[in-house]
Order: sequence, then structure tokens, then C-alpha cells
Amino acid sequence: MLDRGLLPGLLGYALRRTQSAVFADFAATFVRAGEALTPGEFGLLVLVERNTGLSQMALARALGIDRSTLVPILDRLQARELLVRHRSPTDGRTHALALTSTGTRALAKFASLVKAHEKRIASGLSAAETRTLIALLDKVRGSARSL
Amino acid sequence: MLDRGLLPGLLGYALRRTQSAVFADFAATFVRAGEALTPGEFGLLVLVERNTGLSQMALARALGIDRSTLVPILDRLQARELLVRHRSPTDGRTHALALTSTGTRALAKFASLVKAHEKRIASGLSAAETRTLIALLDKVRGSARSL
DNA sequence: TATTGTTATACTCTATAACTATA
DNA sequence: TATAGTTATAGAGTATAACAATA
Repeated sequence: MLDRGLLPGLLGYALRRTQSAVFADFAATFVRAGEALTPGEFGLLVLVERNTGLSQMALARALGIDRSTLVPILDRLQARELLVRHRSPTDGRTHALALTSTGTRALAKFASLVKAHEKRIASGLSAAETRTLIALLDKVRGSARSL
Repeated sequence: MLDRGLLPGLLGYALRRTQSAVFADFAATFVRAGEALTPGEFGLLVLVERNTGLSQMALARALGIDRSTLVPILDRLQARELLVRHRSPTDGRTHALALTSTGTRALAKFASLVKAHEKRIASGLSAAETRTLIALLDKVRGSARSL
């Protein structure tokens, strides 16, 4: 076995490895169900469903990515007919984003897969531990500085 | 403010957002010190320092990436003169990886920056909470399935 | 002038497949 | 035959800079 030195005691390292394993479980869950979706795409679809009509700028800001990064992501989702870019009637510069009916139906199925995935990754934890973990993660996020 | 729906209660979502914020803090810490390094590069350098002479295959396995993915990463680190690929005397197919003396010195400085970064992201947590958090993350990692 | 979305461009991470040198 | 490293290629995520349309 390799010597990992000081790495195992580092919070950042534990975070990165866990995130990677959880990502793999997410992907595996969808592949087994014959679907393809990333956690980022799922988050995006939920945001659009809950905030129908929002602009690409608002969505990019909520996701913490550049507006130019969002363009090909929306292109792909639109090509899959999960969402549409409507022209805004009030501001000709912006697009009003919305799920299609196909997108709404698909998202319901995606949500059930995510639920199964969440249940599995939290299966080693009690409900109280899961809440504690999420709370601690949020605290860490609050302490990290961006610049 | 946007409605994030069911997202805030999801462990995977908390993990992803925290990881993203911690990554940004890591990058900012290095930029302010006039250095450039990713968490992945740091982990790689620690692995090479603690396991001098290991092969690219062994390193790729330890990092959980494909051997072809490792090649350009090593190219870059070697171009920065932080590590070298020695020819193995016992097996002509493998490279024996090692830090250069520059790499060893640089890693000492990187480790002190990582320490400062770790201190900051854990600043909202007690020492006991930090240990709890790492333990819970390791449990989650153990429950995630890869395929 | 400022904002929104798009395009062009560039880098990094990731993988698969095929090639080479060696075992 | 099998393994280690490389190369070619491709897809996704990320960004900056410049541009057109609109405010």
C-alpha cells in the first residue's frame, strides 16, 4: 500500500475524495436506469423548474459559473428537449428559461433516482449524523474565502 | 433570491458546493503567495515524495485516474522541474518517479500554504467537529458504489 | 454606455483506442 | 502474450475577450 503522508488528516483531501466517490455513485445510478445526467445538470433543471422564466445571467449567477460557460450546457439540454429558451416579452436581451413538458416529466424521474442515490450514500449514517454532516459542510463553506 | 427547491437538503449538493468553495479558497491561498498549484497536484507531489521511485501506473492507481490522464500532468510538473522520470534499472518499461531538490523545497512551502488554507476552512469548527466531519466523510465514501 | 447572450479561443481533466518498447 | 508509457482523439467544464442586439 502507498504511503499517503499527511493527506488523510486534511479536510480538503477528505472532501475531494468523498466528492469523487459520490459523483461516481450518482453516475452509476443513472447509467443503471438507462439515463444520463450529471449532478450539475440535475441542479440546473431543479433551478429552472422552481424559477420558471429566469434569465441565463440569473441562472449562471446561481450556479456560480460564467454566462459563456452556460451556453453549451443549455444547448445540450435544449437539444434533449428538456428545456427551452423563450424570448422575454419585457426585455429583448434576455431569454426566459423554462422546462418543456418532457423536461418536467423527466425531472420527476431524475428526482426519484437522486433520492435512491442519496439513500445509498447516506446508508452508513444515522439521520442525525446526516443532518450533522450537512450542517458541518455548510459551516466550512461559510469559512472558505473566494478571493 | 432564487428558490433552490429540494436541493439544500441533499447531501450530494452540500458536498458539491462545499468542495467548490474549498477549491476556490485553496486557489486563492496560492495565488496570494505568488504560487500556482491545484489540490490534485499537491496530492500527487506528496505521494511521490513519500513513495520515491514509484511507477506511473502505481501513481495513477493511487490517484484513481487512467494512466493516459497522468502523462500530461507529469509533463507539466516535470517542465516546472518539480519532479523527474528516472528509468527503472530493474524494469525497462517503467519510470521511477522522484521529486527534484527544487521539488522537495517547493513542496515544503506548498505544505505550509495548505496548512494555512486548512486552518481557514476549519476556522468555524472545533477540533472535535473537524475530526467528526472527516470521519463522516470517510463513512460516506465507503458507502458510495463505483459501478 | 451598460447588459445579455453568443462565438472564438484556450486550458484542464477525463477517457478509449492504438502504438512502442519491454518483459 | 501481457504490461508500461505515450500519442491521437474526443467530450465536458472552466474562463477571457470580442461582438451583435437591446436597453
